[in-house]
Amino acid sequence: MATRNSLYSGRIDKKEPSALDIAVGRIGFRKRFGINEEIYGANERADYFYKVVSGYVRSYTVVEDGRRLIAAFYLPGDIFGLEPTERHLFSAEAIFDAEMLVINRNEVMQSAARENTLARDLWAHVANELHRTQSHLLLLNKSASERVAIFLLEMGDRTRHDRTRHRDEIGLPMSRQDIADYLAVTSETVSRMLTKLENTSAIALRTTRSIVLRDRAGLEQMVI
Amino acid sequence: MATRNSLYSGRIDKKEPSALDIAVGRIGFRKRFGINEEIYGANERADYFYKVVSGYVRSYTVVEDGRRLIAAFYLPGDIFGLEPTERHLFSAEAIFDAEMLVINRNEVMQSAARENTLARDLWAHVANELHRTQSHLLLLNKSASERVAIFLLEMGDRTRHDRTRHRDEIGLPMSRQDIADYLAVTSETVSRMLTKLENTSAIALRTTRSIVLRDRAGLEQMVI
DNA sequence: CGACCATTTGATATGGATCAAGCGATGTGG
DNA sequence: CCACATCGCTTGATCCATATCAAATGGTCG
Repeated sequence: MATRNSLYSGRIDKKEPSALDIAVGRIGFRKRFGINEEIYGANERADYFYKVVSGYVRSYTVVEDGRRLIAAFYLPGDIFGLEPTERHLFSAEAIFDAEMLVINRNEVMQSAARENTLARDLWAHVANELHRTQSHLLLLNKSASERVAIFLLEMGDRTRHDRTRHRDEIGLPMSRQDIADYLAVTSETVSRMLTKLENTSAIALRTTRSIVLRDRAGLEQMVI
Repeated sequence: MATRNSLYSGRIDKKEPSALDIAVGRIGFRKRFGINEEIYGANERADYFYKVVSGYVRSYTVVEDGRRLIAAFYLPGDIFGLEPTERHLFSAEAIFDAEMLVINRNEVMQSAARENTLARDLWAHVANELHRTQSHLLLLNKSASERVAIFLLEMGDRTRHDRTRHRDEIGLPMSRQDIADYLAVTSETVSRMLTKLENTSAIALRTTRSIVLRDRAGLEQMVI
């Protein structure tokens, strides 16, 4: 009953490289993608999956009426596109110039048949994706200001490790429109909610792409 | 690019029982649940999972502000609660008196370590849950009337096999409020959209719990 | 039959979308 | 190095879909 699944941090504390990380490092080869370049398209065969070396990725689908829904952002270190289905459900693009490790799925699956820890890691990865998607579902049940607050906290958590100095300053690699399509609101609404949060001193907008969480507790309060 | 993931049928055509079905039949024991009885709660250890023998199940979470989000309905034959995570994320209740097969997860996992087809089935099951959840995400990006239409088509598909006579008459086991919490709208809105669909002759409301899809093509049109 | 709860229908309120204009940052060519 | 064009972001005004509040109707079970 005491539901505790409101926020998705997206980062499982990893002390040491997992069997999946090792397999990916062994099997994968590097490939660069330019800004807005497609990594794979929806409905393509999911023969390969990816690990972000540098840059950022958005996974999305364009609905029939033209609207776009971003299902996830992937940050350096994240693995994505590892679908248990035959084909990719979503498309993926580089948000900026980015570098990926490209991994052949079958190779990994064959290794997993022999290596139990790897099989367990694959299972855990899908579990994680499922968890992420379920959190996204909960997000879409909230008001616009809550969605923005949740998004900021999520990004803060996921980028915490590469911030040594100011732990509450987060760099947003994506545009307002990207954020809007992730939160299923308009970019105008994202803007308004950000200024509203700034007016209540919950955050500070250093530049458009750099935001300081001034009152993390207050933000967490509003998403409960 | 040609995104084809708008609708989720929830039913993989199964010619013969899968390895998972067989394992479940071997390991599981039967248990009855009364109306609205909790099968498991969010945050409980996910040591067991379930297969619906008869009756219907809702999987849901209650958000902090009291609203409820139903993540899925499970029908006879469906397996649910097989989380790759340590603990259940959602709660599950019987919608009516229902009978379940209760399966010990570890037992199945151990079998899967020896039996490749079973391991593949487990993987496929999680894939299916992920797919279902992603479809639900897309659903929440639509207008209220589209959501209702999608829901009706989905229920029509999922119950097709146990309708011999009128293939377009569907029995809804759940209340309007349940439907509303699944579609993330109010029950009033569900009512209104149903009467709207009836007025346009897309459906007929035989009774509140029995709906006839009179113009399936028209419904599919409006959800594209 | 009567009580109770679910459902439908109606009236009003409101959060966010839409339409539109201003502003700011970034880059380009003179 | 500056004028200017461009694109993304913010702010403002209005509109609309759905929520909310409220009442009427219907269905179910004692």
